[in-house]
Amino acid sequence: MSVDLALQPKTKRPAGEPCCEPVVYPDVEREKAERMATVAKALGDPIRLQLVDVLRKHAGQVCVCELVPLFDLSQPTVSHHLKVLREAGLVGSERRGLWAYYYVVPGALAEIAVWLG
Amino acid sequence: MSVDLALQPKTKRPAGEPCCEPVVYPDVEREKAERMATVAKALGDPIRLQLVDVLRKHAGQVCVCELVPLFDLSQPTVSHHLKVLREAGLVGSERRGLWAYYYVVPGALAEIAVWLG
DNA sequence: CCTATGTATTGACAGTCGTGATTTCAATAG
DNA sequence: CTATTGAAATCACGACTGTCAATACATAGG
Repeated sequence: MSVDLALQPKTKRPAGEPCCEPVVYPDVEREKAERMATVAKALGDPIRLQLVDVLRKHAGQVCVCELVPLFDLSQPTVSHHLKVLREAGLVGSERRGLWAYYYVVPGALAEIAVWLG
Repeated sequence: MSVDLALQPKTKRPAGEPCCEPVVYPDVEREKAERMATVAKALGDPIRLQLVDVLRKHAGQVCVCELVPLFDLSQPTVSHHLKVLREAGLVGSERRGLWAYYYVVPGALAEIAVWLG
């Protein structure tokens, strides 16, 4: 796995001088990076990623009691993962009687999807 | 923030019976979910996400000594983040003399990008 | 009211993560 | 060779994560 490198030949620096010219770095990226990292972090668990996958395919149609048996995890653990997704802004929930229905927040994945693509 | 829900009316289950019909779940998703979660997890830190961003824009052109001053972090910490990215398969490195040049592995982001998009 | 059911929260625990100080390795210049 | 520089590894430590058991909360039925 090789990539074409356009390498400037470099020599040992003369002791005391900075190693290299600092790459210009747009500070405006920071907030965006933090937002996207929050989303990525929430997706950084296979369970949560599968939860999002299921919710995207069955938005508002599956209650938590249907999600639990999919993962061989306890109900509190699934509830915890849903909470993590909710706090990251990826999902929302509606309650209908005893049951809670989750859905992926529209557009929540858009920014990072664009950046990745 | 509301989503159109197609809810089947549900009634309290008759005690002893399973809550709901289990949603069919393709087991083939599991490995894919784990691969994508690994990538997402590696991107789940603002520093690493920005590292990837810089490397995508300057592949093979920036040495580690140029990356360090961008983040107000110690050199070992930046090196650590690069190692995390390397172990997740997101980046590779080439060494030219004293300097190490990193690049984003082509295609490493493709799978999750497609899934997100 | 009381009871049962679905969901959320709390407490506890082992494991992992992000960071820096220090050390070690690698490679160049003299 | 020695000295110096860039990069990686090691060690340590506080903070956070994923999990479950137990508990609490919310709602519906009787």
